[in-house]
Amino acid sequence: MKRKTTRVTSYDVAKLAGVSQPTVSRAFTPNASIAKDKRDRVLAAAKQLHYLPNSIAASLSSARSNIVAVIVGDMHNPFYSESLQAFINRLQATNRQVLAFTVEDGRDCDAVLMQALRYHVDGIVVTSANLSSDLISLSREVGIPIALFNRSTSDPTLTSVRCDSVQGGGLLADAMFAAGAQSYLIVRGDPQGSTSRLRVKGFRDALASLGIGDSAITEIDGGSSYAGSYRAISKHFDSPAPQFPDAIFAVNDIMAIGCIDALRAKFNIAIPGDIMLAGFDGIREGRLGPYHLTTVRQPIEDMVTKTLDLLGRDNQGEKSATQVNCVLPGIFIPGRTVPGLAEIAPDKALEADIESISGKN
Amino acid sequence: MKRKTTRVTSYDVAKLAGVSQPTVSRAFTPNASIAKDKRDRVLAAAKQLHYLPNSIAASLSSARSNIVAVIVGDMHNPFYSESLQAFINRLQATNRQVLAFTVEDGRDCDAVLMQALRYHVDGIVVTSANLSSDLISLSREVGIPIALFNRSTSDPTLTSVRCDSVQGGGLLADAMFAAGAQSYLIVRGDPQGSTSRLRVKGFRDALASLGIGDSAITEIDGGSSYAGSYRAISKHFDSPAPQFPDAIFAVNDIMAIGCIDALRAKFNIAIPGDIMLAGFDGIREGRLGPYHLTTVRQPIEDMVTKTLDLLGRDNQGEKSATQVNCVLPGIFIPGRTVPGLAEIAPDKALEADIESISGKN
DNA sequence: CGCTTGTTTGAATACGCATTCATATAGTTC
DNA sequence: GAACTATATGAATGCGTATTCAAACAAGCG
Repeated sequence: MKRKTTRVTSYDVAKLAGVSQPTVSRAFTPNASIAKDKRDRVLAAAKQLHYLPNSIAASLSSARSNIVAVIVGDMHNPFYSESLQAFINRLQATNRQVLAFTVEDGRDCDAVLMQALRYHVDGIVVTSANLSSDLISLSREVGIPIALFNRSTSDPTLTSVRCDSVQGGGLLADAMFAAGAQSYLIVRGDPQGSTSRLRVKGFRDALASLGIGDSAITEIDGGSSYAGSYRAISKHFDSPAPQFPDAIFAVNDIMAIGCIDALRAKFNIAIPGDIMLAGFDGIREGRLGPYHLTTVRQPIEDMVTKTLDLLGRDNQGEKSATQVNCVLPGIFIPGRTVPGLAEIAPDKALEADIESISGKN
Repeated sequence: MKRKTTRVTSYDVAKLAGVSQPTVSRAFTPNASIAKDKRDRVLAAAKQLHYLPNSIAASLSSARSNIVAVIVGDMHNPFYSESLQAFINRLQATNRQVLAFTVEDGRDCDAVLMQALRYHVDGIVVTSANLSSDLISLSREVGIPIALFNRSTSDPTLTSVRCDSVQGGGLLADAMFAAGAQSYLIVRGDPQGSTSRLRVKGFRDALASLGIGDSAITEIDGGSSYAGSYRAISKHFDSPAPQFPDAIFAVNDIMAIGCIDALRAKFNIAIPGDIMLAGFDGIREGRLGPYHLTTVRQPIEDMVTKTLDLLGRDNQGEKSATQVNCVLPGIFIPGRTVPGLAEIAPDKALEADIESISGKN
């Protein structure tokens, strides 16, 4: 006696309900051709036997798993855990499951991607990770669509969805210029990634068209993390004759927070009194009282919707050449790190901030 | 011609390698009985054909899916996204996958649990969610083990792993008493949950044995969220003659952060100058410069290890009555929200904090 | 009433691998 | 060299469902 728990199968239900196995299958399939009374009879029998359709078997048989793989890179950045959460919520609502993977920074995600392919998932979402062209062609070969999330792609045939970094960077440059900034310090992120590069480009382009010359702009490397930008800021202001800018642009919020903590703790610099500052992403942490960042929010919900849309479309068998590079505009979020932006109805704004940090009551 | 991508199966590989299909299967199974030269031949053929073993089929055939379902409740609390990340990392390292689910606060997770059962996952981890006894017995019936993470259980036959809330609460009471606090305000969490209740109990018990009477302790309801505790603090100090405590204990870090933001923004109260404060959990956000909470860290890594251990053990067929309620001690983390605790080697401590917030380069 | 159209149903089969089981081969021992 | 034991291999089968396909049946129509 190996296992006392012999699984209840559709055959058992069929026997009890006095129908055939395919009829049981149809009873659980919406829009299937089955008489109402039979369906009721089957469902009753299923309930009586505690029958649970085996999704694994269904996947094998139907070649659709209803599983989407989501590969997340830097889980230390709340932007990615917020994104993962959004994917889970959205897919759950449509009766699909999420197979979640993480990839250590820097390491490419080939091994993990391979795992996903083996499960014959319906699609793969890759956020913040590098994938080799070998894997891309392999995924094409086996017919599993891939979509990049918040990643522009070196391979333009790959479907991708991202926020408009150039436009977003421009919004922040405009805001800080309008607040009177004449000299700028840019804290860059991952030099490999397109995201940081494009945000900086948008920022600088906007400044250029406002008449700010390159000599008024300094760039330092912030490593795209809290710790990296904390150290970068420390090093910059510890140097013998540091450039002392009017404004700092950190290419993402978690870095902006690192900058603020360093400026306050080590140099006693007030934000925005001494230096104004802006981030990018719109993570919840950025709304916390001591920070309250001026930033550009990525429209995560819309990006998730669009991503799943494109993945699904690819599945429909419409020419697999339907790859699309979708770019959504960022949303300017005024905060107290740039003077003059958060003066309107502070109470109202505060309430909204509190709610955005945590919806729970 | 439906799909031009006919899948490559183990039979194709077998034919090319000049062996039988079971031999291909064995070539991909560690410790299988197969000659080295055959295995090499098979692997070569597999590579040539871009063969990917179909994990779905393997699951069906072997009745082991190598998938563990992780159900996460309140993803707004970073503790849970950190936990999810830990589970993903740990399982990935052992070649298992994570099927991730979320459950809206308050709603029970029966529907989601059902989904997991259908996939015949190897086990289910439930963090922060309520499950009905019906589902518990159903899971027993189909032989899929469930483990509760950071949840003590009303049903003592359920496997559970959690941090010692009573001990942890006691540590914090000791620390604040030692720092001179004579009157206390406790900001409670979810009244349904055992976690909040036990932390408060540990805190109060310790105070009692230190000679602090009930009259020196006030409790208010913080709703277990940032917004909830922000509002609770606001309401408390806005009342006509508020108790003005020496110390505040918020039952988790995200609530402690909410308290701090409210105290500073609305009442201009300094931490720890006017009031000292402590949280619980040890989330990364709590280490940020403006907060730097004194707290008790839950040993997430150890808890994850233990949880998976128990899930696996249950799988081994050892008496299914092997349920265990594992309680691990919390780790006291001194921070600047209690006076006198963070004075030693501030630079060293700061560096450690920075790294703990983000491990990236 | 004979015919067509449309809806239900069940028998048979495919999905792709892991696992038994029996057989064949190599390796040991006396 | 006979009698074993250990290891390798392939034929056959099972996992539990979805999906053909053809048969049965009801309904609509001239």
